[in-house]
Amino acid sequence: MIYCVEDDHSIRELITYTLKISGFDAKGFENATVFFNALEKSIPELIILDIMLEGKDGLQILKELKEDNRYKDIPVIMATARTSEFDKVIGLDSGADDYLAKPFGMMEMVSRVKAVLRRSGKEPADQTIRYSGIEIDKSRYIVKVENQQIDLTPKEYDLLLCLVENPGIVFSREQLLDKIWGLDYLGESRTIDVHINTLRNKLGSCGKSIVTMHGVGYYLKEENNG
Amino acid sequence: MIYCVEDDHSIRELITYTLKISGFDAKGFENATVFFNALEKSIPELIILDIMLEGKDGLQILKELKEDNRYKDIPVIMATARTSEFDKVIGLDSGADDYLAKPFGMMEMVSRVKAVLRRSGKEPADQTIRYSGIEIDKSRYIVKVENQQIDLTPKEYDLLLCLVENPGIVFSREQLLDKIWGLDYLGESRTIDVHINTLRNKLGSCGKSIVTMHGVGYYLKEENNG
DNA sequence: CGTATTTTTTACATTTTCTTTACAAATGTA
DNA sequence: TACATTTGTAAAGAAAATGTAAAAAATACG
Repeated sequence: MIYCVEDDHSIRELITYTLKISGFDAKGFENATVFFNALEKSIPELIILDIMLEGKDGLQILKELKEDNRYKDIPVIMATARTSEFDKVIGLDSGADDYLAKPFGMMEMVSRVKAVLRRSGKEPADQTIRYSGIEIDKSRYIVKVENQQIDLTPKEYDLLLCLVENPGIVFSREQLLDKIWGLDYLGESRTIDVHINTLRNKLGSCGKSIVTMHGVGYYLKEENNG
Repeated sequence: MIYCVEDDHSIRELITYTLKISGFDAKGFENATVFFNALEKSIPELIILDIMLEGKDGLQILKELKEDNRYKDIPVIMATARTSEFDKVIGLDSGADDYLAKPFGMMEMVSRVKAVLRRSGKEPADQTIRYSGIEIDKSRYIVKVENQQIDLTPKEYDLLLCLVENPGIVFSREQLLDKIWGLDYLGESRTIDVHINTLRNKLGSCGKSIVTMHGVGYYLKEENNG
């Protein structure tokens, strides 16, 4: 979803229409108030901000976005007329990810949107999950236990990831088979036990974080302070 | 789990006690050092930070939290006396999610906590059933009696769940066998009595909520205030 | 194609849970 | 009260679930 803040009705419609044509979800907002209301409810992937707005202007909105932890990571493209104002805006690094100088063509806009999304998607916020001594870097498939890297086989990795991503939640053997082996798998559920066993061994001191719920399945202990 | 950093012992106890009563897990910390140690081990869902602390103060802690990728997404509620300091803190957007002005009521605190959790989308789909002192978290298979966790075996768990999900409804031994053991089970119905007995013992003070209807079966007493 | 690695199965030891049993205690009834 | 019936309870044996090592099968890789 892309949000577009632009007070001119026809430009706003043109932008959202073009974005939708290009395969994006898009929503337009006339002013800062309705925009922030929408933001409360749902976070977009990108924001296109006109600088000249009645009431709160685009730069002010940008500032507030960057000061809010919930919003500061949303990419923003600023749009304004190609005037001295535009040069000034580009000069001060306001935290926007790209700029569009009016009048801009729709093709240019779409390619800038794609570029920004590509860029911001390429360097994703740390894909690392940590849980009581266990650390999983999802983008590198690296698992560390108390800062010591350990080698896991794919199945072991998937199993551990499932448990670490849902600490405290108990998974039955059938659930784990469905989730990791796939719904069509027809093997013994005792396979899980074997993998759990090797995982516990490889996790060393954190091995006891994987807890058996007798008669039900396995889960990751919520805390292991003693 | 909610962490609370507050150097005043009685306030800390009051806050954690109230949170526990309200169905949250809570832990209190006297100072930044012990707090950060705990944080290393396990990430809470929310942090309540007093601003005035001996040693490292709350604002400093908040700053460090927001600078650390592991912690920056944990919602924080700041608490302090309603003084000029408080106004100043609110004035500068320090990245906290909400504020509590001392002296604050416990009801206000709980509702702010709930609001922040709701906003940050961290409120878990609650699979928890509560009934007069008994609390069953179905996704975690955790049973608590007056906020104290107890260990149940699968049959005991199933039995208790059946009673708690249908308070006041009387189940005959045959009904319970059919429901929990399965229609094909051919054992003695006295088995039920034995499990009911161990359940009553494990439930402690709530044990008497399981009532025998002589000649019929068992049921869970509708609200036992007293 | 052969080798190394991973996954699955198997078998047995161990642990935990469940059921039965026997007797004590409580309840209902005439 | 006396009697029959039902329920409470502890303990022992039976059954089921899990832990674990090792062999067999499947898969990946050069």
